[in-house]
Amino acid sequence: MPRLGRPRAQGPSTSGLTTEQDILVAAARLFCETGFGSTSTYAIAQGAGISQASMYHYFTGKHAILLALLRATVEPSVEYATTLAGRDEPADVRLWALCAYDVGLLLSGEDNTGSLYLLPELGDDRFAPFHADRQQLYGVYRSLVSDVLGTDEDAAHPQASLVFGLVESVILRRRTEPDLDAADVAPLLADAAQRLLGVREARLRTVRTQAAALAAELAG
Amino acid sequence: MPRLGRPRAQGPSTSGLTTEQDILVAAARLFCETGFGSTSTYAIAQGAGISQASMYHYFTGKHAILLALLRATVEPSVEYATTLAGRDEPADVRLWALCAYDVGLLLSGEDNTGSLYLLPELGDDRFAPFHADRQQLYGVYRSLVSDVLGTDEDAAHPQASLVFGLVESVILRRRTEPDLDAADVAPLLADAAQRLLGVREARLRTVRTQAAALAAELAG
DNA sequence: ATTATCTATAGATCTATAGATAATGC
DNA sequence: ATTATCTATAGATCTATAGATAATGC
Repeated sequence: MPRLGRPRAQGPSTSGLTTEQDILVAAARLFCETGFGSTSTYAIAQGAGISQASMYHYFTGKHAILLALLRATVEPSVEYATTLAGRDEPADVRLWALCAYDVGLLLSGEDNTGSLYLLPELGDDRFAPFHADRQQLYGVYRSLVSDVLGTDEDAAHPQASLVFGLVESVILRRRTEPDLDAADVAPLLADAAQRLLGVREARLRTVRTQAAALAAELAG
Repeated sequence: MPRLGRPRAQGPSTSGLTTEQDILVAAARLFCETGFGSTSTYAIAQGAGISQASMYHYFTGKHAILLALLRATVEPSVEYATTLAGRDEPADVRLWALCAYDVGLLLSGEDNTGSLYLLPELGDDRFAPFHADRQQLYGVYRSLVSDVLGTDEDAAHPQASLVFGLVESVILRRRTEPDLDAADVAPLLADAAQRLLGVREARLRTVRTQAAALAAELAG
């Protein structure tokens, strides 16, 4: 909350956030609910409590905002996945933890920010850095799945894609069920991913317990 | 191909389609690749080979086009699902066939028309008829899943959502892998859906064979 | 006469820039 | 002096309508 500069015409921010954050928050909501092309810079500025022109003090345009949002959304997942990739728990346990963590993230927050991944405008080259981040995340999924299946990474791709897709399917589901509880859905989905890969019920019980312990350790 | 009316300035349609279809085809491509809000009526008309104003002879605006596309995309699924709902093969067999059919549809056609489901603009009330169609399709999934699990329909919802989401996850996957082969992916995904629900490998082998026969009967 | 198209355009946005202004900091 | 904001606006674009036109049909 900088005290410098001309005060806002609408009165000061009530959010306690910086102006840059106000812009990101407003844009996230609008991009998720209305779409990228259907959201004007004017609407974003209004949501942030500033004039349309003031937005350009912080961002060069709408893409710059969306790119920042995308990277911020995927970054915690990549970080968590990278940590898991370096652990020595069994692969099924780590995969369970990763699925549950990602579902938790996708179901957290006021807005369904994961739905930014679904925007068709992401085909634009300017979003390449985000796709690289997401590809890195997928790489960890594939690596864990290949360990679970006992195949090499290339052979694991078809199943790994299914698991990755299953996790991300909560984005679309959240649109029709806005009040989904991550605490319910995350373990159910992580279980489903294991079953999909052929993990047996007896083993799954162990995986679940160990994964919970692992998650607690990484969170604490 | 009506012969009436003033000829097109750009020369006659080379597609062999009606003008209404030319518009739908052009719009489908643009909405999928560029987004709804990011696509102008001018761009659609240009893609269809007519002037911007001529579009209004067929549609009242962009939403009318999108709504038509959405309903046309979901309609074959609803029809197939409704047929399956009335058959007396075992539920797991019918579910396998439905999953494989829907994956096949989602991976068919020049454009990834399933990705129209992902547009944030679909929150607009004007698309309610599409959501009703899609809800009907989901109802069949849930009914089949509840039969497979031996639970009532409400209790089946969490797992049914996972299966439905798994099927639709091919939409997003197709964005990064444009050349996915439905003949490969559909059976793999239908298998995965069964495993996810706890169907055993021995049973799955039977299901797969019977579902293939059922699909052949419905196609022929 | 009917139809499908066209050209032209009014009015509504929307983006991005220029330049002014109202604070604090030194 | 520096900074964050503002107001104003040029120019681009976009939507939707009005009215003309070039075919066929009767």
